[in-house]
Amino acid sequence: MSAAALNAGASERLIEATRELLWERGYVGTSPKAIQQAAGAGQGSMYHHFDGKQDLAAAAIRRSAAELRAAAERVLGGEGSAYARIEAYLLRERDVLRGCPVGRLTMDPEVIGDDTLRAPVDETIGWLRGRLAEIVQEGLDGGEFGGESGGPLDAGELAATIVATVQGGYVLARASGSPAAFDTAVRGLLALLAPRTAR
Amino acid sequence: MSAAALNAGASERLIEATRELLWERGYVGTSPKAIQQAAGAGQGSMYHHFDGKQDLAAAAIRRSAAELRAAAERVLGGEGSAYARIEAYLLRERDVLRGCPVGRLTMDPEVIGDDTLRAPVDETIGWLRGRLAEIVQEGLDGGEFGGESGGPLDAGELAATIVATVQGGYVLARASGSPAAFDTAVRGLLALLAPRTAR
DNA sequence: GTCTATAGGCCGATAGAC
DNA sequence: GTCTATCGGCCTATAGAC
Repeated sequence: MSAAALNAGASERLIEATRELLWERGYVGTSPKAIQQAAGAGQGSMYHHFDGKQDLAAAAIRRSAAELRAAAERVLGGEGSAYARIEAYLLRERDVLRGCPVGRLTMDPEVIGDDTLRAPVDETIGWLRGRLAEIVQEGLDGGEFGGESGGPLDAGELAATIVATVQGGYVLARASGSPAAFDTAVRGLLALLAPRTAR
Repeated sequence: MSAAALNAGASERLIEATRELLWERGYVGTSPKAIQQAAGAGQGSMYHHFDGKQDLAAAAIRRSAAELRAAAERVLGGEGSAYARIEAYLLRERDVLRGCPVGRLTMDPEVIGDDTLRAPVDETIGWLRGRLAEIVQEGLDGGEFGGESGGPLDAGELAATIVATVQGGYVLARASGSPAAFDTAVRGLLALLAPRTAR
């Protein structure tokens, strides 16, 4: 838990503890009891502040979604060419072996089966795809990506490929037990995207 | 469960039921009781054939791994150019919204934390990356992928990108609730890989 | 707000009869 | 091989005192 959360109110500590457990173990693998212990809060406290596990998880997921979005925008909204910003996004520091706190939840049947829990996940991934598509389109307009060969590149498609490579990179890394696999996949994508002049 | 499994012995039915439950709910979300009910087998039967949940899961994972490998090889070992075979692999029919029965397990902390359970997952993804790298190398040698521009494309990196796009494509699809997102990511990758002559 | 007590049911496993 | 009985413990709440 963050240093701030340790001195915060019980509600705040419960949300932070839930965020971490959801990230590590998913919704199915996270019990109220485990949350309470991690948050240093009793059962009564948890059920006073939240309606139950689902309600607390919804609050935690919404916060993780907002945080992912803010972190991505810090990089994507920066300076430089479209390629440079996408490169910065792909190469930004990540706790690779932990995976994506939002994407991870898509493998959980009880998240995907519950509209309240799935909505923030869907919106976050959707926003990221859209934001990347804008930037890719800038690059295409400026002839950055294969413009020289006049290929049929589509901004929405490339944005989906970028997000998928990141999400799948986590899978490769966790399978092998090493962050290197994530980096390898990202380097492959960057090589394909690299401005023709750089090849 | 498959039609064959329904008429098979209890051991066989238990493995098949476990495979399906692991695919849908992961290791943490799958209980012996649920397996027994799905397999139509009692507790005594399950504990007679297997040492417990972990042992049964190991058998199920090994089988899913072998099956994934065989399915991939059927496409990758086919006819055609390197690009054509990779395209066939990416476009092959998949139950997209179910995700990957092997890759899915990487998000499960109890699978990743157990060498017996993780090994077949790691080996399968590793094999797939290697197999794809061989084919990509063929394509690079034949000037199929951007060879014309003499870029620094690496077969191992591109293979990782291909596997990551597939694994991440499942995440996008499940987040949005539609297989279309998977196809979009794949089309983006294929456009980047497309022989220069085709652009 | 937080505590303790209580609830009915499932968890993963073991024992022993048949 | 499969069955039923039993186990201690956790699951997700709910109730009511403080």
